This record gives sequence, C-alpha cells and structure tokens, in this order.
Amino acid sequence: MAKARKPPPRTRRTAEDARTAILDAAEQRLVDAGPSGIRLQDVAADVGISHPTVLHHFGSRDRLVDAVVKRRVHLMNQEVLLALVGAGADERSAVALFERLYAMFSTGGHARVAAFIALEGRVPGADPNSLLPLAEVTHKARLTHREDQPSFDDTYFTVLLAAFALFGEAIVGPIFRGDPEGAPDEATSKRFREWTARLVLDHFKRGGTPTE
Amino acid sequence: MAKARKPPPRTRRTAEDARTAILDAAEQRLVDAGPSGIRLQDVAADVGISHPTVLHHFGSRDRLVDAVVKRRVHLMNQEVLLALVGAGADERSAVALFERLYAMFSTGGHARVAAFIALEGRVPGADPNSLLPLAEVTHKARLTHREDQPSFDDTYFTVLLAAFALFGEAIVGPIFRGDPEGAPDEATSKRFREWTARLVLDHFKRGGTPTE
DNA sequence: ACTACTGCTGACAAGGTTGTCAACAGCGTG
DNA sequence: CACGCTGTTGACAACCTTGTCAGCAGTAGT
Repeated sequence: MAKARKPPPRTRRTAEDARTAILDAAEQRLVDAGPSGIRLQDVAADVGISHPTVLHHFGSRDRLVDAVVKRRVHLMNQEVLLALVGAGADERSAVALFERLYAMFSTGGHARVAAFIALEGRVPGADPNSLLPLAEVTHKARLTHREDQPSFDDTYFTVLLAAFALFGEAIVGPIFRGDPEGAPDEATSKRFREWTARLVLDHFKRGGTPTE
Repeated sequence: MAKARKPPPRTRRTAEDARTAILDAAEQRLVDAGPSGIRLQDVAADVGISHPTVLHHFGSRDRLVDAVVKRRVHLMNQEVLLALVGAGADERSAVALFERLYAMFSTGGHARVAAFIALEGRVPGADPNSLLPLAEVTHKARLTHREDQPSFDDTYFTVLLAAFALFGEAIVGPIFRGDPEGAPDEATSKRFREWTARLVLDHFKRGGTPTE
C-alpha cells in the first residue's frame, strides 16, 4: 500500500547553468530582503535543489554573496553607462534619462544593492565602479555645448549630486518625505525627479556654480 | 581549594534606567553593524546583564529593535531641526550648516540608521518624521529674503535634494566615487559638500528652477 | 556497455539565536 | 522584620543556519 516514495527526479545542469540559476535566486533575495535574506536553504529551494549543492558550487555562503554582489555591480555599471550615452541634451531627454535611471535604481533594485554593499562593507574588490568615467563622458558632452569652460569638478559634482538624488529618492524618499507606508507618494516622487532633471540640465547650461 | 564560585553581585536598576542602558547598547550595535547586529546576548553583555533581562524589559527582540529605531528617528529629527533654525543665510553659514548636518549623518550614524530602516522596512509608525516641517521653516525664511515668490515645491525639493546629497555622500559616497576602501577621499568629499552648499544657497537666492 | 567525471543529495554535526520558566535577590512598606 | 513587588538570572528548550561527508546518479568519452 504505502508506495515506496520514489526519490524525486534528479535534474542535472551544467555547472555554468547551475551557478547562474543560483545567482539569480540569491540576487532576488538580496534585492527583496537584504543580505540576511540570502539563506542557503531558501536559495536552494528557489532553484529546486538541495542546499549542499549551493555549497558545492560556491564553496561557502560568503563567497556566494560576493559573487552576487560582483555580478550586480557589473550589471549596474553597464546599464547606467548605456543609458547615459544614448541621452540627448534637451529638457525632454534629460527628464526621460532621469526616469530611466530612477527605474533602474528603484524597481531594478540597484539602489538597494548599493546600500547593502555600503552598509555591510562588502565592497567588490578593485572594480572600477566609480562615477568618474560617467562624469568624464558627461563633461566632454557638456563642453561641446558651451563656449566657456566649466571646471571638471563642477560636472563631476553635478553627476554625483544627481546620482545621490536618484539613490536617495529610491531608498529613503518615502521615509524622508513621510509617505504613508502602504502608498508611497509616487506623484510627488515623480515631480521631484523631473524637477531634479531640470535643475541639473539648467545648471549644465547656465554658468557653473562658484567652485571656490 | 576550589573556592565555591560566588555569584556575581547583582545590581538592580530602575526599569527606566535599565531600558535606557539597553537601548544605548542596542543602538550602538545598530549603528555599527545594522539590525542583524542587535543580538540579545551581545546587547546584554554590553550592558553587563543577562539576556533574559533584555527580554524582560522589551518582550521580544523585535520590539527592542522597534524601540531603538523609534528613539533614533526622534533624535534625528530633533537634531536636524535644531541645526536648521540656528543657521544664517550667507555662504559661510550655509557651508557650516552642511558640515554640521553631514557630521550628524555620517559620524553620528543617522544615515546608516535611516538606510537600515528603509531596507528592512522597519518604518516607525506614524511618526511625523518627514522633511516637510523643515521645508516649511526653510521656505518661510526664503520668502523673507526675496521679493518674488518662489513656489513651495521648489523649496521643498531643494531641501529634499540637499538631504539626499548628505545621505548619499555619507552612505555611498566613497563607493560611487570609487575611493580606495582604506582611505576614503575626505578631501573630495568635503569639496563636494561645500559645492552643494553653495549650489543650494545660490539656487535659493537666484530664481527658482522652472517647476513646470 | 563500461568507466570516469562531477553534479547532486540525505543525514548529520556544530554552533548560534530567540524565548520560556522557576527561582533568586534588591528594596520599599506595613 | 516580614512581606510583596519586580528586576534579575541560570538552565533549558526549540529552532535555524552553515558546513561536512560519504555515496548516489546523470552524462560523455572510449
């Protein structure tokens, strides 16, 4: 009567596929719940494998988290750079660019991951993940649109400020604003993003702020 | 020979004092290592008591964390407001104000705590912890210095932007900037803060950015 | 088909965390 | 000085998490 429980069918992936699947699941949990959300059992369950398999592929939980972070940072840099190079210099383009970047930071989870990296001190080793290259690209574009020569610092700081605005709005916007928890004030958020886009564009077009 | 180990002297505090001491220790751990750093055993050890005592006073770990967060948010609001009302409208004052606020966010740990609150979704219930009151104070001050009437939105968003700049710089500044981990680039950070202070002040004095 | 390789697994170990409980011990009161 | 209130504690329970290990089971190469 009691049918001998047959062991569940064991699917076998390539090491590459398995690693990717595990990374995907772990990353999802990282975005949703933070690094403490990456529990081997849970990640394994998400993928449909047993937790020792995760250990088998990554050696330890710590190295798994490192791998997730590394992949994410790489993706983030790529996406941001891609969005930047394809942007125009008029107001409509600037606003659209900010919306795209904000979506990546907010919905895409980049902001949360960045915050986790910072808070846990889990900085991916020697990755050129700075805004400097982005600022250089931006500065070059800015110079072509103007006769006078604003300082690079001014461009760099503006890019930094814009990044902090998007990052901050994505992470603590509702909190700083005091939005009700269930219904973050998306309308105000959007107005803020647009206002910021215009401010930045305006600053780029107008003279630089006194840097000294 | 083996002296009977005498039980360590048991000091007895008022419930109030005990709660405060526990909150202090837990808060320190929250700032240093995040919410997951609040472990009952550790907190108890810091205070010099046993961990069931912590449970006795707070009921559960979760409620302890809530209490810590609540107290912190209250403190943060108070401190920021206090710094704001005592600030002048000239450039020197603006820069000084930004430095004070940055110190609170960075060294003081406000930024980290705010980030943890956001990431863990541990929003203190219905606390008027928004920037709105601050923006209102600022707007009122701004109006006295100008003839035309900039929109409140413009002031509000500027305050938000400034807050995000300080928050972002404190949390992810070194990461976004790509500073070497051991030696965050304090010089650049300071220049950025000063640049931001001037930008904000300049924006307040000059016309508002097109809000539509 | 046999075999080597390796992805994969159940069972178990070790350690750590929150929470419960009965009992102990200061301290103010009658 | 006895008594009650309550801050405090050691011991224990229940649970969870990471990590190890010997062995099972797909898959490719011969």
